[in-house]
Amino acid sequence: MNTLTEENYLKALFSLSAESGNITVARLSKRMGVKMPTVTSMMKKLARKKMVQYTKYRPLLLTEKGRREALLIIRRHRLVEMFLVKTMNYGWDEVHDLAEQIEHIEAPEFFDRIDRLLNHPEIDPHGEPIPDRSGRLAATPYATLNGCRPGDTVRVRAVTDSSNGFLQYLNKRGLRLGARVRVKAVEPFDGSMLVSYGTRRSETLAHTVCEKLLVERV
Amino acid sequence: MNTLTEENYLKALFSLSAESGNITVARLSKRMGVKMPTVTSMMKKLARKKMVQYTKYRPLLLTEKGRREALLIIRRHRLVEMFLVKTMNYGWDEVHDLAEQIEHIEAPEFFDRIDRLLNHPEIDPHGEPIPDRSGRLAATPYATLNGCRPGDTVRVRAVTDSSNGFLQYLNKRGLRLGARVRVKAVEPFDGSMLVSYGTRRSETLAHTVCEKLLVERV
DNA sequence: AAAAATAGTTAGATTAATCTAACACCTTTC
DNA sequence: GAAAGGTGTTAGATTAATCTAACTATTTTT
Repeated sequence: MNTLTEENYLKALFSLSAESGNITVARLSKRMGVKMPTVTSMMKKLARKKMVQYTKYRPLLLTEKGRREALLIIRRHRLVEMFLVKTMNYGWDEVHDLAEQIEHIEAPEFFDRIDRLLNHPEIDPHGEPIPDRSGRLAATPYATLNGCRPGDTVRVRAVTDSSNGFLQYLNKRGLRLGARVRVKAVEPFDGSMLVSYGTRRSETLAHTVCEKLLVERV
Repeated sequence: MNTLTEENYLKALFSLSAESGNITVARLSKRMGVKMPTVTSMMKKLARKKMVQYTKYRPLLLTEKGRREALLIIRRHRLVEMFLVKTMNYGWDEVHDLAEQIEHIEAPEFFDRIDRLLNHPEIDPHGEPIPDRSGRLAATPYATLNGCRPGDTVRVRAVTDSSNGFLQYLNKRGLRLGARVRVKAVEPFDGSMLVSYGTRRSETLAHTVCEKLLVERV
């Protein structure tokens, strides 16, 4: 139905819509690693397909249809990541790019089979919820770590960035899903946090790291 | 290195080279489902890449390099088929088309991991040998059933066609790898064979079926 | 060996996804 | 409130893979 490239634009549009601010041509072109004219012409194409609401010079908007498409791609991505980790013994920091390729396979039953094999998992290896077959996504009930204050104790429930680099950083610091983290101090200047968890008595986490950690208050 | 399309041409060239006769533009275009001019231009492209030896109006030839490339694609295809059957419980008649997509994933470690997980399998679910990592292919020591004569007893060791249709036909008739087949008669007119195997006392197999069954004399 | 049939090539067009160059529209700043 | 600077669009080119139409080479048939 959609080309691989269209699917990637839909995913990028969806992920930008989850971030703050308008979705602009400039932001999307940066995210996709293409020039702005490329984005303009793709938006016209996706508008023809009723996936995107496009008006010249206006912010980009996913339609309900486009949003559902995006969620179905994300479903496949997350199911595949879970499969790679659970069945093929990959580390959570190794699966993103591979899943990004496998998610575009044209064989719906393949993903249904993974779903069945894994017993209908609700989250992926990074703690993110897996949309259901009709594209419905459970709301994440967690807040980011950077909203916490000194003295708070939380448990890490998910990460919002599953790139190799970030996850390898967490691995190196022994931070896993489920870790119990205590906030010791917050540096007001740069928003970095001094925390303790597991055997680590005192680690500093940069603001950019804290905002990618979804936690549950304990 | 090669595009998906180029990979598919290489596979088709290899499989035609295993059949009888010259590889002609017409045969390749039919196999690929494209028109002849498309083949001509692709051959020029593959010739530039030293994968094919191309001379106007002459039969097409894979170079050593092209042959090795093709075998590496076939390796990935067969490893994936085995994985789908062994790990994901697919039937041998369901994996061909899916493997055809997965084989093009750009992640060499993925296929190495499948290889390791399956303990370095030597054959795929259809009995065909899996080329090694450097593109070496074990010779198949089996003959086709249609070379057998009345009175011969053989065991089915592989099939040379792994399309859904053919394998579903075999399933319906209860013919599996390893089946012990006795040739009762050969019809000289159309080359069909009257055989018995398992609980089937008398089945007729068309010539086109017999030539796709690789058997071992018992 | 000439004609007919088949096989193969060339030329030129098309679609998808991309680019650069040039121009147009907004928004912010002085 | 006009200019500057960034944002966005249009126009036109490029590459990959495909097509059709027209032409050429080879092979087969009579």
